[in-house]
Amino acid sequence: MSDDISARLGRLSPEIQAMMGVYALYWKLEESFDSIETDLSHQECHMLIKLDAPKRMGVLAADMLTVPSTITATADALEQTGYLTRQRDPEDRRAWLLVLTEQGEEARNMLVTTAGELFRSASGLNSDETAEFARLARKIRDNIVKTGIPEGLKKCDS
Amino acid sequence: MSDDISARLGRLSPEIQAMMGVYALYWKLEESFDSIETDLSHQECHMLIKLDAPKRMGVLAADMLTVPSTITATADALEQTGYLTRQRDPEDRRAWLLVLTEQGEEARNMLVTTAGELFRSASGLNSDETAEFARLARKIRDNIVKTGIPEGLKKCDS
DNA sequence: TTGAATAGTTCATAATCTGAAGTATATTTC
DNA sequence: GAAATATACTTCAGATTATGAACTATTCAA
Repeated sequence: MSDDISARLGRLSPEIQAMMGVYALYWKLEESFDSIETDLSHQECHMLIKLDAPKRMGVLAADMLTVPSTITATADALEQTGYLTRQRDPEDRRAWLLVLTEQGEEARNMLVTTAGELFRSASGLNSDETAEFARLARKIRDNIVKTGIPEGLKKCDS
Repeated sequence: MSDDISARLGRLSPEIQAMMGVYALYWKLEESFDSIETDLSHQECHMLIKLDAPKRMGVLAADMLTVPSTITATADALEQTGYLTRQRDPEDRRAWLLVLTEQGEEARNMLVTTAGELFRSASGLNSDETAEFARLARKIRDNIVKTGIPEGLKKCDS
């Protein structure tokens, strides 16, 4: 079937092969997201998944590699539909902590579960391969977040 | 520094860890692309990289997991700026083959090289890890393309 | 206390993506 | 072999999304 594709990819550098895999997976996952959640945008899903604990908006911006105004818009949407609330950070009253409501927690659990299934079916990896891929992915993410987050934001992530 | 993040990620399922790594890498790479190529959009870069050989537009659409109209727009832009030409596929005169010009080949080589460097610096992986990550990424991509491309399109990929 | 830095918001703009309807060619059916 | 159907790509108008510059509120430093 796709032997031609595979054969030609074999000639490319590992980095490009890795990138093409990452792009294909990203695109496929984004496409799949459409089919499960009608009332949440992609960005809203991403934010929900990131909110495993209350976080400051600036931290989320760094974490999601986007700008504050995008976080504001997404948080507005999630707040209006009852998935989260804004609470002033007691340690710095300029900052907001985004805190999931019960409804938000439920939605997040569903999303995390569904996303896991999507990954499994999109990737086609067995559990050993998934574990190995996850290990490397975690390492990559650590490297990116480490080099991407401005110093001042890191302290408030927990 | 980001120990909190790492620690909490450790509690998530491998699938979610993998996804978060993939998303972080995708976002970071997209961000990095901005800094290297001023006269090409991201979609145009992606298409150039995919065009290691002449391909039909429908094949590209399937390959890039997008719709034909997007491919048309991107191909228009690349054709106008002299990076590729459209040639009728002799096997099916409804279809166009997108063929890189010399200028297109040069741009593609530059992109592939630069993208490799971007991956290396974004991921922070050593060459063994990169090879292993690439192996799994290739496997994932094969799975996605295999399940995502409509039967009728596959034949013309080579 | 004042000035500078930081956290988040607003809003207008721009870039992007899409899907439905259209054109041209190929294939199937009777 | 003519008509009907399917396929490959295009057009285009509208929807969605992302962004950055200017703004408010709070904190920090001198």
